[in-house]
Amino acid sequence: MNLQESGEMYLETIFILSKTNPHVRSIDVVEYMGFSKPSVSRAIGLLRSGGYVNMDKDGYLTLTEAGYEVADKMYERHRLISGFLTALGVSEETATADACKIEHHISDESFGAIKKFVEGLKQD
Amino acid sequence: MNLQESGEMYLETIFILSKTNPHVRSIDVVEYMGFSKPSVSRAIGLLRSGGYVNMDKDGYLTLTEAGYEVADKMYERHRLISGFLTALGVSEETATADACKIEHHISDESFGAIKKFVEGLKQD
DNA sequence: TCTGTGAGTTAGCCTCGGCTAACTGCACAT
DNA sequence: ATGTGCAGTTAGCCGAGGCTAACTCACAGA
Repeated sequence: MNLQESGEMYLETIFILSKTNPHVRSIDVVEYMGFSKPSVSRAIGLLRSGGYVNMDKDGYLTLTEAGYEVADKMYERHRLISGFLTALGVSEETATADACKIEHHISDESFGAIKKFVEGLKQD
Repeated sequence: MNLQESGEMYLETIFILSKTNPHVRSIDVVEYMGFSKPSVSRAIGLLRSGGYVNMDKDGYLTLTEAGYEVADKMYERHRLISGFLTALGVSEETATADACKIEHHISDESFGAIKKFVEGLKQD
């Protein structure tokens, strides 16, 4: 299974919801992402068969190691990019929306460079 | 017609090719973008009916005012973003590839902020 | 016990944007 | 006049990822 942008978004969403919810179900993903139940059901199904997500008999979702790795990476990118943009004066809302898109399209190399740069800024 | 990411790429390509070629034809776009002739033909057809591109009887493509506006905007974003990334130490190749993606996903607000920032750097 | 609600799935539709195969139409050379 | 090649188009396929309608199934309350 080749993970696309949408797959990454679903994993990141489960990751984010796990931070506040004791359990994450598909319906929580539906509410968070604003997609229909069938869309989420299919996406989760693909992620399950790809080995990124597990679902227990109660419908509770957990990330596998592979899923966690992707989600964590996306989340780190998200925070850093949106932080970078807000540091430049971009509004919180726009920064978040843009980070959401950019995080899936930027290479490791560029992300690393931005990260280094932001961390450099912090030290001043 | 609602311009998607792919439409923006086609317009930008015509724009870039116009800089060096006396005339731009669909076949030039095919070679530059690496897509098949029918894919380009259809995309150009959509851009024509959307009022972004004109094609004369010889198959020569020109951007309309609306098309030029989009292409110019994308190209400016492309140069600035790739310039920003290379300034941070990213390789030319990666910076170009990433800018190609990011230019379609970033908001005017964020782009403006990065532009301001880069122009500030230049003055030092 | 029966009924309503909530969660998940199945079936099937749509758009976008790639693709190949095959056709058209012109221009130039033999 | 005829053949060759190039540019563009038409027809139709495919995967990704949205959607609605309608089903299943479990559980809680009347």
